[in-house]
Parts: sequence; C-alpha cells; structure tokens
Amino acid sequence: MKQQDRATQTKESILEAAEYLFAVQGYEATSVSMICDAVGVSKGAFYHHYKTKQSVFLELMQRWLKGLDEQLVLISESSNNVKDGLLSMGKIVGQVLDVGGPQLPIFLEFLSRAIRDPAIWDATVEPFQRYRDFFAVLIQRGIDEESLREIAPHHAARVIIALAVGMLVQGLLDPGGEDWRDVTQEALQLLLHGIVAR
Amino acid sequence: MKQQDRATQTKESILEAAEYLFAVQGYEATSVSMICDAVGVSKGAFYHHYKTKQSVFLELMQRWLKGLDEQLVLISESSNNVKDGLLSMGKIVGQVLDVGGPQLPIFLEFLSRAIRDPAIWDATVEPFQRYRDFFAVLIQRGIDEESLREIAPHHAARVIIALAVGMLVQGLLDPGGEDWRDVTQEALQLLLHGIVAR
DNA sequence: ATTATCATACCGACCGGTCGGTATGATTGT
DNA sequence: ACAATCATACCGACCGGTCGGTATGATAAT
Repeated sequence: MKQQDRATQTKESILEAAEYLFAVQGYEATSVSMICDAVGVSKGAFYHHYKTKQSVFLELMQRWLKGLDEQLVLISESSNNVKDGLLSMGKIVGQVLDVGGPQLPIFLEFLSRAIRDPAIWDATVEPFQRYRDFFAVLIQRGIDEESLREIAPHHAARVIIALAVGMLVQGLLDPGGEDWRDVTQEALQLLLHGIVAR
Repeated sequence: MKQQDRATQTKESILEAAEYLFAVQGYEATSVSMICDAVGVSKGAFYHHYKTKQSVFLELMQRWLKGLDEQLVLISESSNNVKDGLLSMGKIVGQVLDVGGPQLPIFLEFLSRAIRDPAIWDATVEPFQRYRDFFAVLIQRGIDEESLREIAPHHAARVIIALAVGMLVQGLLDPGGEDWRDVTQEALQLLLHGIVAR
C-alpha cells in the first residue's frame, strides 16, 4: 500500500475508534491514550493527524450532521406529497435509532457539549436551524397545496424537530422498551390528525 | 445558631453551589475543590457531608425530579378537563425554561450521564416511566369522557413526553430565539387538533 | 469527655499535549 | 539506475498540572 493510503487509513481508524469510545464511555471518560491503544498506534501518530482531542470530536460531529443532511434532501426529493414526506421523515428517526445501540449516545454527547463549547455550538446549532427551515418550507408547501391546515410553518417545524429529538432521547433512555420506529411513525400520525375528538 | 442548623446550612450551600457550577460548567469540568471554594468551606467539610462527588449529583437530580412530580400532580388535580390539563402541562415546560438560563443545561447533564451511570439511570428512567404512565392515564380519561379520539394512550403519552423534551432541548440550544412557552403552548394545540387539512 | 463538624496536608493516578528522534517512502539531480 | 535529499508518518518517553479522595488533627457544641 502506498504511504498516503496507509496514512488516511490510520486517520480513519482513529476516527472510528474515537466514535465508538466516545459513544460507549463519553467524551471526557475517553482519553487520547485509550483511543491510541484501541487503534494500535502511538500518541505521536494521533497528534500527527489531529490537532487536539476536540478536533476529533468536531470532525465526528460534522460527519454525523452531514449524514442527516443527505437523508433529509433524499426524502424531500423522493416524495412529491408533503404529507407522505413528513411521514417518511419519521423513518429517519427510526434509522438513526437503528444504526446504533452503542453508536447512539453520542447524539446526547453532541448536544451537551454544544452548550458549553462555542466551536461545537456553531457546528450544531447552525444545522439545527437549517433543519427547521427545511421543515418550514415543506410545511408551507403543504399549506399551498392545501394538504395542510393554515398553520404557522415555523412553529410547526419546531414541533417536528421537538418530536424527533424527544423520540431519540426516549429511545436512548429506554433502549429495549419499544420499537421506536413504529412509535415515531404513529406520533406523526397523531400530529397530522390531532388527538382531540371531532 | 445551633450546631445542627449550621451543619445543614453548610450541606445545603454545597448543594446549591454544585447545582450552579454543574449547570454552568458541566459535571466533569467542575471539581470538588471549586465547589468548596465557591461555598467557602474545605474539602473536609465536603466529604463529611457527601460520600462522593457523584452523590451530590444524584441528590441534585432527585430534587429536580421531585419538583417535576409535584408540578404534575398539582396540574392533574387542578384541572377537571383533560384537554385543559394537557395544555397547562405545556406550562411546565415554560416554567422549567423560565427558572434558568444558567440553571437549565443541567437537564442535559442529567440525561447524558444517565446513559452511562447505572445509579443515575435508575433515578432517571423510573420517573420518566412514571411520567409516561401519568399522561397515559390522563389521556385514557380523556378518551373515556369522549373529549379525545380513540387513540393508544401509551403511544400518545410518549408523544407528549417527546414534545416536552424536544422543546426543552431546542430552548437550550437556541436560548434567545423564541418565547418557548408560547411555542410549546402552540405545539400542544397543533397536536390536539392536527395539522392536516380537513 | 465525647462526638459532630470542619481544616490542612497530602496521595497516587491520570490527563492532554509536547518533543526529540526514527523509519520509510517519495523526489530530485546526475 | 542510483544515490542524495527531503517530507511524511509514526514512536514513546516525558511534562506540568489536576483530579477525586483520604488521613489526621483542630475546634467547638453538647
């Protein structure tokens, strides 16, 4: 293998090990040495590829958010009907929950660190607002095509986000409890049609 | 002042300082020494009243949850109408958001530590399930009195919790952005009546 | 006098990060 | 083709500092 290839391979391995360890043990509880041991490289190698421990965390987060982005645009493009689009949005939550028992707690790690760390905050909040705008546009489209009631798109978008985040957190705290894909799907149904009697 | 009074005073001060510092800086970033300095007592005093640093955290969390409990039963008793009860539930979120800019991030701290720490997990998840049951009962009551559609109470309860948690998280990540009491209130309205056109 | 309440001094482990050095390709001059 | 030169990738010992927690003694209330 070429030198450069092996280098990127090393860098990638560090990232993967860090992702796993951060998820299982948390950011603070995971030392740089542990990551190095897991990969089988030295601390020198680590600091050759990454400036700080935090920079690894940040790159991890940006990948995660990028993945969300891609799934969102995929759904928005593949569904012409707004209502169905919203419903299949629920599948994203299911997918996120599916990928990882162990992979998932890193989501909370992202959030809790975002509050304190300005660099992390920038990388977190900005996409969050983008997601909100995304849903707001989607809902406005639904209103225009008269498949949705005349509601405030921004507020409804916040509700959608809240639902997704809340489901993720619950799925996190009660792992074996339910099939959260179904629950999220039904949650969207409830939101769509209301729970009050007619 | 009597000796015992001064002792409980000290113990309480430690708890308050810890709450503040945990919220502002996070659990790990807050050292025992910092707490002691903030209170103006020695480490000996700290470890006289609390077995470990974690035990302080745990007691803090139990108080927090107990406060939620009390507000919930208060609302359930004060409102005869189920629909209004749900709406005023939204006020809890508002209140939680109100009490603290700086006090609030500790909520995420609770969550993220609950995943890793079994002792914290026990103290977190059990109340969570109790809240869910609480709402499930409330919703069932609504169905019985025919003010709500015939929906699955358990699932709807999860939706309510998700909404609350999601709103808290959003309020956390976007502090100056909105009046989250209004948004939560409107979110409940949307959930109640649905967003789909009739 | 005894016990609860605190203060002081200290321990051992561990942390993120640095640094001098090496081993091994890649590049260039001839 | 081959050697000289340079750049990249990596090693592992080490540093200053911090952490949670402890051992022991002083003080003061009962």
